[in-house]
Amino acid sequence: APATAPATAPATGRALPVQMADIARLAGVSVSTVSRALSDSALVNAETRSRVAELARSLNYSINVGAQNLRRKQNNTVAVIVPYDPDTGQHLSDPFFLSLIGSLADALTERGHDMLLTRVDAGRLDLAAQVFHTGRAMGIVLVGQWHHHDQLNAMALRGVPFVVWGAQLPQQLYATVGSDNLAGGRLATAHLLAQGAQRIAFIGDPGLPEVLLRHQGYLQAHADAGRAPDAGLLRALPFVPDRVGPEIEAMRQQGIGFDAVFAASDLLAMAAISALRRLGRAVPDDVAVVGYDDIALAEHFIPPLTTVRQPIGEAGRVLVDLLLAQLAGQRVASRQLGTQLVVRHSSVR
Amino acid sequence: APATAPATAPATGRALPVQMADIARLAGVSVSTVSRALSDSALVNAETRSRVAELARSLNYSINVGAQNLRRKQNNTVAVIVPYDPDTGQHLSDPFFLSLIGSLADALTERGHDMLLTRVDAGRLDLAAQVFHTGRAMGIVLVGQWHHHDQLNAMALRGVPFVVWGAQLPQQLYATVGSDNLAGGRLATAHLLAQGAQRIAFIGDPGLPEVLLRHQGYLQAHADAGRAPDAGLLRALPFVPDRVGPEIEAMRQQGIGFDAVFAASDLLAMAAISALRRLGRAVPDDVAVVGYDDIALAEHFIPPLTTVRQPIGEAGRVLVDLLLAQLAGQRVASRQLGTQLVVRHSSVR
DNA sequence: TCCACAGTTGCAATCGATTGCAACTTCGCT
DNA sequence: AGCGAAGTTGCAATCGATTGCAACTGTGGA
Repeated sequence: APATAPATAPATGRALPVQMADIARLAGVSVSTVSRALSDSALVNAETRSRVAELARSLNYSINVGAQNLRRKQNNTVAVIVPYDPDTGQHLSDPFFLSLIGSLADALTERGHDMLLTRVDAGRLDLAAQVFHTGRAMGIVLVGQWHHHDQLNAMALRGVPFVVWGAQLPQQLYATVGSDNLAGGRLATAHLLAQGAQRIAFIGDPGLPEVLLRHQGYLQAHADAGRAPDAGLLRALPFVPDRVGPEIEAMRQQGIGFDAVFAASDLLAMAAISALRRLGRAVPDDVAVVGYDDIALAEHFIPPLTTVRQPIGEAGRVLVDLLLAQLAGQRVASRQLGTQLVVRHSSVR
Repeated sequence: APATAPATAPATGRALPVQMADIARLAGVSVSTVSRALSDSALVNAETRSRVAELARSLNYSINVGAQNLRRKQNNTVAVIVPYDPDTGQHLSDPFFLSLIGSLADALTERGHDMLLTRVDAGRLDLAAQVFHTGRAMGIVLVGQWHHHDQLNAMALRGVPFVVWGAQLPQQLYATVGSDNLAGGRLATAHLLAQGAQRIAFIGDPGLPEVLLRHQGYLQAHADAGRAPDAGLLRALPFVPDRVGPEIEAMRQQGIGFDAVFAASDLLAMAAISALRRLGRAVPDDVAVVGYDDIALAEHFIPPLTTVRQPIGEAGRVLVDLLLAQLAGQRVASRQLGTQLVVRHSSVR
């Protein structure tokens, strides 16, 4: 063999990643030309371009996105961040949020973006910005604002591009997308009152902005009907089902009666129906129940669940569109999605 | 002002990203030293190190992960890929798969990895490898193997590190994690037979390896009891609920009677119960029903659903552990997770 | 006094791409 | 023959980090 080193690397181990330099060597051109050819630049001869393209294909070449991003100072990854409550539900399990993630995955895939799914401690929402500052994502979709309006405002001031699934609040420096929680709460409650309900229990934690608005809707509907609900009917529970049964049991022991339930999520509503059933109370005959979300299972539940629909598919698309618009430099306003009462059987006597 | 240009960049627009060079300038050291200081190298003087660290903190510096990965030829992102069937369910919505994604997100977060969520056409599973070849992920977790055993074997041969949630098949060159589908199908069916069921309908698509095994378990249980089920009781349906109602209707019109149902997923089981209810058949009194998965809602369903539990939380952890072991160079074997029949009310007369 | 050596630090190459600019070829036109 | 313009190509700098190696400082021992 001649003194020159072999041009191809020795077949050491497994698949050695092929890169532009390899193609360049084999095609007898420079790396610059390969780069241009693969990006369809008019600066390279048509014949050269197709030769390089052909070679790249036959070598099964794929570009190194990291290097490309570094040089271009770009990035087409969007981070979807789901806060977790360190106290209660450590795990990601609420069907509504999971569906929303699915919807975001679909919307992002459609637009050709990568989706980075991350979880952060809800008490440190500001940490969410890390994923942006470290350059892993171009922007952030935050699923749930929790109690930390202020931290989000701070992030917005620091120029982090993000949108939030949640409630629209006063003095808000960031864009949110959410259903019209006030209207939703009102619709659901008005419906129950129209069905003749006298005492409607409210299950959900009004410490969360979205739930607070739903509860305000609940109060408004009562006011509209010239009524004022008993304060004992408000049962503050987080979005996890396992405390619903005990809570309903507790109400019985406290002698707090009710003939209807408005739950802040379908999961809570289903847990409530299940608990009521166990206590021998029929739904809807003894207790009418309305949920919130309209998850896929709501219509297959028994009895089929009356609920306030949040348009999950649309939610993902709108969140992504808003984020992209913001990244394109536009000033974007918050959006409230239409809210709709889906009357099924759980509330109709 | 003197002729030297100002050291700090003009405050042009928003947050200009601070990088190592900035810290180096302000600290009066070289970039190398900053890099070493921030990675706690013993090569830098303790005083220098803390000075640099302090400066970095006060400037709110975060390292550029892309550049770091490029230089180190590393990456701590794991891609979770969910195939979609271009024919049926375009969207990501089955509660079991969504829960599995949640479980993976938790397991990966625990171990300090980023999670990239991607969808690919189930007909082109080999495209999943792109995310690896482009350097966006160090390895892949594939959720569902579909019909494409062969494509997966090809990927394994090409050295792509991945693990699959699914069934263990003969001649398999890649590692899978899944529940013991054969045993699960057998358990469920044996339970129904023990309850006195005479004709058990099977709902699910045996074209999918996992479902095929569950159906074989169903056949085995029959054989164990000295029976052979009518072929008309096998109803091949994909994992989407909307065709269940029509199918059950069709069975009635075809005069195919049954007194029990074994569905390949809880979602299908719930849809079946709901449809039966609509046709005036009581569950479990007229028809006993068993599902598969044990999703969170199964116990709150009415009647509470008897089902075969797949340990979702464990699934995420095991998938991640297997992938990491493989990345560490170990040869890893497939794992079957324990499967357990959870008897609730939907199957007990 | 001289030297070996440990402790710090910076220079410069490198990771795998992109891109401004200069250089070269070819061609047409005067 | 000479010149400019158009068409191709490569050189080298660059993105933001890491790291081998050389260089420098101060120390103690011979």
